[in-house]
Order: sequence, then structure tokens, then C-alpha cells
Amino acid sequence: MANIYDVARLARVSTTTVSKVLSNTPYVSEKTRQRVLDAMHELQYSPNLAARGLTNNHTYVLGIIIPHDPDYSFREPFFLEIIRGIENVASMNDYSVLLSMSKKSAQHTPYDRFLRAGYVDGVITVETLQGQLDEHELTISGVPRVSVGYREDGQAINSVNGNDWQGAYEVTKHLLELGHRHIGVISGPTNFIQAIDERLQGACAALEEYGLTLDPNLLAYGDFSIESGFHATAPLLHRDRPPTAIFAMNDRMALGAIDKAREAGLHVPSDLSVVGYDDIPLTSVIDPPLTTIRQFPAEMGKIATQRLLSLITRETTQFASIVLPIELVVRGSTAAPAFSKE
Amino acid sequence: MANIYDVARLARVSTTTVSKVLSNTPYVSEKTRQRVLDAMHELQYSPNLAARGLTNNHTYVLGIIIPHDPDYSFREPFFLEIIRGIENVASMNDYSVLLSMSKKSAQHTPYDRFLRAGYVDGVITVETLQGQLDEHELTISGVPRVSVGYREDGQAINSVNGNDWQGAYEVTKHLLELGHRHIGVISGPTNFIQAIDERLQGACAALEEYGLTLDPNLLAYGDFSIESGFHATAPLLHRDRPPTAIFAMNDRMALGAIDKAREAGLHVPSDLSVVGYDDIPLTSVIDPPLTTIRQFPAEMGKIATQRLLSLITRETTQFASIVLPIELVVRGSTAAPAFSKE
DNA sequence: AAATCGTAGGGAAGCGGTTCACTATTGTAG
DNA sequence: CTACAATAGTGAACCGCTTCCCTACGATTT
Repeated sequence: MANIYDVARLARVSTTTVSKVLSNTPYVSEKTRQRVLDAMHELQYSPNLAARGLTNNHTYVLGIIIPHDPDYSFREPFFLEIIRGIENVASMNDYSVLLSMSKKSAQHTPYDRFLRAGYVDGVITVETLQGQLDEHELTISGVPRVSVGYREDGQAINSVNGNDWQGAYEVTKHLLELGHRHIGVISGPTNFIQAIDERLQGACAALEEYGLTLDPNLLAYGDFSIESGFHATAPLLHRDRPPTAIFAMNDRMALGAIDKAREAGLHVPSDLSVVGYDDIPLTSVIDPPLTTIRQFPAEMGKIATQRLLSLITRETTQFASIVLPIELVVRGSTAAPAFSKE
Repeated sequence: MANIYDVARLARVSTTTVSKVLSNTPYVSEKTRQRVLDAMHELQYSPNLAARGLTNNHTYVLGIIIPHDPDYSFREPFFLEIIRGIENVASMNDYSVLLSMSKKSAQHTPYDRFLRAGYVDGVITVETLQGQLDEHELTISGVPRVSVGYREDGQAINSVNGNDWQGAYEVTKHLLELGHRHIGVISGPTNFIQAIDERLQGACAALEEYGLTLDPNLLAYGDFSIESGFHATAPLLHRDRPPTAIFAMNDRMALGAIDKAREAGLHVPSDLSVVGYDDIPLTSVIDPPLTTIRQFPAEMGKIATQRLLSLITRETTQFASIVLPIELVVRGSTAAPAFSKE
């Protein structure tokens, strides 16, 4: 691999001049610039990033930390979309993306490897469960950070999220407008990120508009898996006044709920409406096609990255939590309840 | 951030000694070693990777190149699993993982950014369509490389794949054993990686064992999307002797086929058996649950990474193409044909 | 004609490590 | 008691690049 000295020699200039050409510094004559450019081209020169990083404290690398428990696959396509969004914006800006999926508890953490070691100019953390991330390490490293999928309403963090409150609000309102008055909710694990709280509150807000409250008897918990949706549904169906609609906090659990309903001899949507969340790719082929909330994970990744880049260049220094709109997608799994007796 | 001089000063030794402790070089007394270790701990020292890379030509970074067309989402969970496998082994070995998803044609290619620039010690390429990868750049960069999902039967490349031949063979044999004699095949795009060819050949081999050949009239092509499966199925059903079973080369197309069959008033599996490939996560909740071939993408990623690491350390210099076993998963979408008249 | 300024380019230090070549100390064999 | 090897530790060059600080020189100003 050619280095800057080779280029300098071939162009008969000093390395300083080559460096100036590289960084578009003025005070290089057009003729010289051209000679240098030609030499770089001839030698297939590409500056060594390690060397550059050493002088610059600037590596042109962004880190993604996904504290992802291998056995707890939460909503993978979602992750991949986020990553794609990040990578897209990063590479547009000549940044590379370093990926880490280990948890806090893992032996070889990403924290040493790329926070302390000065390997990244900034990090994007993708949050799933609470407490998986070593916030302390992140903070002391002093590396700029943006979080995707986490919202701290204080001022202490930069984050990008879908509007969970709004999502749940719209789902619930949709069901209410269809005439449902007994709405079951299958929530995610309680140690989950704020998203779940937000969604619960959004649902409550919609219920309140109809003079209703969230019936604790109709609230169940799952862990986002299909099976958990299946199992959480059973008790709900055995209430004195069983729900005519179920809002599951992700699509998988909604699928489980549909399965259970079918097993119990209920027809979806005529006997029971079911709504999910996320709009995972296969949602549209499930029978019946699932009504759900679509989020825009690639967009979240993009916006998070743009924000991170502006933090790195110090265009921005303020903390902000950016909330992206969601979209209610009405499909075949919701309908008016069979007997709208109320 | 503390550097090696700070540590040396605190431990009252030279930087050479610190470096020796770091790399476990012998000829450092236990007492000194301990003092250095303590100093490192006290200062929260972590060696700067850029500096290390500069002297070493060794960055402890692996690149993943996925020439992934955003609009052509092929089998995402599969990718994510591969990445997870790679990341897992990499971080176990104190390597980090640099990710690139751009295509060859993209403006800011990963090739400059991390091949030429000396940013990675090795690359893993995840292949989807042919021709998306700049083989030339990869070769001239001289960086060790392992490919996942590509097989060159010459000696020129290191690769890790599922056994596509075997997969298709087992699917076909399964159908034949059930009594099917007219088997439709929905293949992937012809410019696809070898996998498709292998699968076709595997299917043919099984047919031959039963004295049959692949009927060109029963061969259709899709692009791996659900829709393409749907549309490819229609003409097959209108043949003089329509197939009693369809083997789709991925699960999505199989879903499309099931949809089409249902639309045509056929019951799956009694009127038409359908098999997919990949065993995507939702396969098991589709109604009927899909018979398919399970691959082990995380395993593929792991093995590819292990191989890459051994290429980097020059433990190995030989090319090899590693083929991993697959597994036939029989579920509800296949059954004996209604009239086994032959 | 001298002083000043803007432009073009170069010399060399320094970023944070690693490693080669070297010195000093101790232990052991002849 | 000397010679020599093994062990413990150091000094300084070097990796490739950026950047601060200089110098040179022609053009402009006074």
C-alpha cells in the first residue's frame, strides 16, 4: 500500500502539500494540486485511517451497541432496519460503522474495545431491555451518544423513538370507534424500556375519552414472543366479561393471541379483534391480515445518525429527544364487535 | 484518556515494559508486572487501537460487507443471525466488527473506506445476488476474506454455506416418499448465487432416484418475495397435469404459493403440499405450519469468522469451502396427495 | 526603492504505541 | 575467580499522517 511519502515523491512535493490537497486546504496552486491528484490516482493511494486517527483524535467510525440477548430475540427485522438506516447515513458521510451486540454482563465488552480505546467518534445505542447497557461506562468515556428506542424525559440524553404514546392511543381509539368497550391489553415485560409505559398511558388516554379506564382484569403480560401472546390470552378469555378486542404490544404476541382465539373457537375478527404493534414484514400475509402500528426503524436509524454526526462536529451540544410519527395500519384483524350491546 | 506514558510513569518503568506486560512478553519480573497492572487499572488504561494499528498493521477489526439492496430485502432475519454469529466469535477474540451494507455501485464504497485504508484485518462478505460485490477490489486489497453464502468450487475462495444440494434433495425426497409425482418448483432468480443451482440439482437427483426428471413445465421463477411466489404459482396450477406439491426456494415464496392455492380453492396440504426453505421465524405460526429446510445462519457466521481469524494469523493458508448441514423440518403443509393414482 | 502582504510550499514535531538493539544485573559452569 | 548465559529493563527509531511554524517570492502599497 502506498503511503503519503510515495505520493509526495512522485508528485515532487512535500507530504505537507499532499496533506493539504487531501484536506482541501487553500494555498495550493492548481498545477500542484493536479500533480498530486494524479500521483494519488496512479498509486491508488488511500490515506491510512489509523495514522489519521492518531493525529486527529478522529476515527471516522461510529459504534452501534445493541445489548442483544441471543436467546431473547425481540424484533429482529426492526434491528436490521435501524442498522441499515444508520449505515446509510454514516457511509454517506464517509463514516464507517462498528457493531457490537454484547450485553453488559458479557466477558469482552464493547466498552473497553471501542469506547476507551478511542476507536469511535460516537455511539448509537439500541435499547431493548433496561439495565443491559453500562450507562456508567458510556458516560465516563465522554463519547457523544444517541439512543434509539429509549426516552428519558429529562435532559440527560439524546434519543430517537417512535411515538409510543400516540401509537397506543390510535390503536385504542380505533377499537373504541369500532364499538369495543372491553379491550384487553397484552403488555410487554415491565422492566422494558419506557416504550411500554408510554403505550399503556396512550391506551389509557384514549379510554378516558370514552369515559373508560383500563380494567386491570384485562391487562396481561408477555415477553414479546408468540408463545407468551398465546398464553397471556387464555386467562383474558375466561373473564366474566371477556374482551371483544385485544391490543398486543407487538405483532408476535398478537399472532399468539390469534392462535389462542382460534383454539378457543373464536373467529377473528368477528368474535375477537386483535391489534399488534411494529408491522413486521409478514404481518400482511397472516390470516387475517393484522391491524397494527407501523414504525419506521430505518428512519429512526438515519435521524439518530444525523444527530450523532452533528454532536460530533459540535454543531449541536443540546440534548434532545426526537419522537417520530407512527402510522396506524388497519387490516382485517379488527372489526366491530358482534354484539354492540352497550 | 491515559496513555502508555502515564502508566509507565505511575509504575516507574519504561513504556517498553508496559508494552511487554500488555503483550505478555516474558522477561518481566512478577513484581514489576503487578505494579504495571495496578497502574493500568488505576488509570483505567486501555491502549489506543489506532496507535497500535499503526505499528502493527493489525487493527483487530473485521469487516462485514453485505451488498444489500435496500429495496430488495431478501431474508433479513437470516442476515441478522449471520451477523450475530460473526460478532459473537469476533468479540470473543477481542476483535471488533465493521459493517458495510452498500453495493458496488454505491457512491461511497466500503472498499476505499476500509479495505485500502487498512482499517480491517479481514473481511466477511455476505452474498446475495451475483455481481453486487467488487471482486477486483477485494482481491487487490490482499485482505483475507471469507464468503458466507457463496460457493466457488474452484480453489479461489474461502466460503461457508448451508448444504443447498442436500436441502433440496431432502425436500424433494420427502415429497416423493409421500407419494407425490408431480412436483412444481419455484426457483429463485437465475442470477442468484450458486445456491439456487445447487438446489435445482439436489431436487433433480432425488427425482432421478424415482426415475423422474424435473418437468420444465412445472418450473417457475420468483424473486424471493411473497408476491412473486403468489404469481409464479398461478400458471403451475393451470397445467394439464398440475403439481400436487410445490417446492418454493424460500419461505416467503412458499407463503405466496399457499395464498394462491387458497384463492384457487385448493386446500393445503390435502390438495397441494407446499415446502419452503430457510425456516424463517414466523414459519411455525403460519396456517398450516410450513414444512421447510432449516439453515443455521448464526453457525455459518461463527464458522466463517473462525476461519477468517485463522487466515489472519496464518494458521491456515489454504482455501476451503465449508458446507454446513441443514435440517428438514416437517410440519403441516405437506401430506400425501389426495389421489395417489400413480 | 523599501516595506508590506498574500500566496505557495517545506521542515519537523508529535499523536500513542511496538520493537530492535542495547545495557545491567544475577546465576552458574569451568 | 572469570566467562558467559539468562533475565530484567531501557532508549529511541519508526509506523503514516497532520499541523504549527517557517521561508521564499512576486505583487502591491507608500
